[in-house]
This record gives sequence, C-alpha cells and structure tokens, in this order.
Amino acid sequence: MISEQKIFYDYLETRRLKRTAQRDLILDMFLKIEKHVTPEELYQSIRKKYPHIGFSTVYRTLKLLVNCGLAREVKTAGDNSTFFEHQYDHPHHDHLVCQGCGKMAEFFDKAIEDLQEKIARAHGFKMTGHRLEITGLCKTCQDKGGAE
Amino acid sequence: MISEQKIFYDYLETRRLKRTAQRDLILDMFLKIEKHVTPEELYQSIRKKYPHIGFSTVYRTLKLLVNCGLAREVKTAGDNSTFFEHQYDHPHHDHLVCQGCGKMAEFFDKAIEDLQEKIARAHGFKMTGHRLEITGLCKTCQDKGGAE
DNA sequence: GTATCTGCAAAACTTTTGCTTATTT
DNA sequence: AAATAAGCAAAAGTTTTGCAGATAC
Repeated sequence: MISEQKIFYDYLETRRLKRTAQRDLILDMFLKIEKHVTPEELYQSIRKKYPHIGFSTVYRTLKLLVNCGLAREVKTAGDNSTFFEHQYDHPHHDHLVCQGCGKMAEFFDKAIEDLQEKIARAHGFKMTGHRLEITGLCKTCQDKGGAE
Repeated sequence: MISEQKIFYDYLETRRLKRTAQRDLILDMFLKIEKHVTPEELYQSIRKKYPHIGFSTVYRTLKLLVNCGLAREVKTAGDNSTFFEHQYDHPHHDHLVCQGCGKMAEFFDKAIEDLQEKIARAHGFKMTGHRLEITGLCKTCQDKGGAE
C-alpha cells in the first residue's frame, strides 16, 4: 500500500526539496478534508494549530501537492477562488446534475475513462485527471414539464 | 430560426434593460469569436473599433450573455482568467488542460458524447449539456518534469 | 422625466513574487 | 556550509463596485 505521505516525501526527496514541519502539517490537514477546499479555508484551519504559518506557504505547498499528483485544482464558474481536492480519493466518479432540482447522481463509466486517456495521448498529453459533469433533467423534473 | 441577437434583445426587453450601441457591439464581437475568449481579449478587440469603451461594460455585458444563455463561463486550472464561450455553438468541444503551463487544447469526441447520452438515459435523465475537462501534462511539461 | 447604462477609478479579492531570516540536509 | 523554505509584505492580476454624467425608454 502506497500512502499519500510516502508519495509526497518521495516527491520531495527526488527533487532535493526539503521536508519541513509546515509541509507535513499542510499535507495532513489537506488529507483530512473530505471535500474540496480553498487555499484560504485551509490556511484558516491550519492557523488554529499553527498560528504563525504564512498564507504563501500554504499556497505553495498546495501547488506541490498538485505537482506530485495528490491534489488537483478545480475552478468553477461563479466562484473566483480555486478549490483543491484529493486526486486519488474519489478517483472515478463523475456527476450527473439535474438542472431542475439540483439532484446529483454519481456514475462511473470505464469506456469514457478509456476514451479520455486515448484523447489525451493523441494530443501529446499525459492525463492526470478529469472532471465530467453532465447536466440534464431528472425524471421528476421532466414530468413537471420543464424547469427554470 | 431564432437568432442569437433576438434572444439577447428579448432578454433585455423582458427585464426592462436597455439596448445600447455598446451591448450590440459586444454581442456582435462575441459571436464572431470562433473559440473561447477572455474578457480582456474581447475588450482589446472592441477597443480597436470603439476606443472609448470601458472594460466594465464589456465585463458586465458578458455576464448578461451568460444570464440569457448565449455564453458560458469556463475556468481552467492553470489559468487565472475566466473564458467566455458560445453556449449554443454546437458541436460542443471539451477541454484538455496542462497542469504545468496552463496550455489548453480543445477536442470533440463523438463516442464520448454518445456515451454521455446513454449514461444520462440509464439514470432517467434527459441530458441537456455537459462539461468535460481532462487535466494532464503536455509534452513540454512532461519533459521538464513538472517542477515549479 | 425617470430609470438604466457607461466609463472611469478605486476597491476587493486571489495569486504570485522578492527578500530576509530560519531551517534542513 | 550550502541550499532551500518560511513568513511577511508588497506586487500583480482579475473581478466587482460606486458614482457622475450620458443615454434609452
């Protein structure tokens, strides 16, 4: 079993980057977060335990987590802040969202995953993640005859 | 046939908003753009024809276009600026984003589109749209090793 | 005439950077 | 001892807002 900590420490070692108390703490706090988090939110949580930490340290460490594959950045329309979320925690579920009532279903489809890999490769990319959201109308909202 | 102009003008009328030369021009320029555009880029193009236009006017009008369904906002990891793109410009394209340098490629894959329809149907949804973003590392960033 | 819009500038907010001191290796 | 990181503050970049004068209705 490969732990996230090990991935991070190996990453640091490979690049001759240093393991510090702050980086350890930031990784731990990040891993404890169940869902996505903004840099500001993470900064605020960490300050409670470690009041002298700097925002830039948190920010720079989040970028490290992205670079070593533990986190990914997510930006959403309607929110100007970047979210960081676990890359490996919920590796394979995508969302189906009802425009009428907001109901959300999760799904996983191997064929789509494979096609994504293929497309990335065709463009010279090494795929590290993806985000797929299908919007539609659920049964109930279709029956109600169209939503706003 | 419903023109984008008509959609916009109807939207304005319904809400007792005013039709102005600037709004007309911004819509026209936006419709001429083939791909996504940042507010800044659109502002710069418009200034060439209409030097006194204000950035806020462009920005506010883009939001109007989103609200009336003609445009949508797209934000990508690796780029801090919001892109605006046509909402009704089928076939939709999806994005491939490099986590290292923010470089963005567009693609369209019929097989993926079809699978999405199928999945939505399997969950009792009627699909109305989707958003797919594949993140990865482009050739250049793979070679550089992804370091900051 | 009234309500809305424009353009400007400033504010608000997010992300990045420069630099000095501190820490890790 | 040398190299890197932390923390701070300031800069840079993006989005939003307040307002006086202009324009559409």
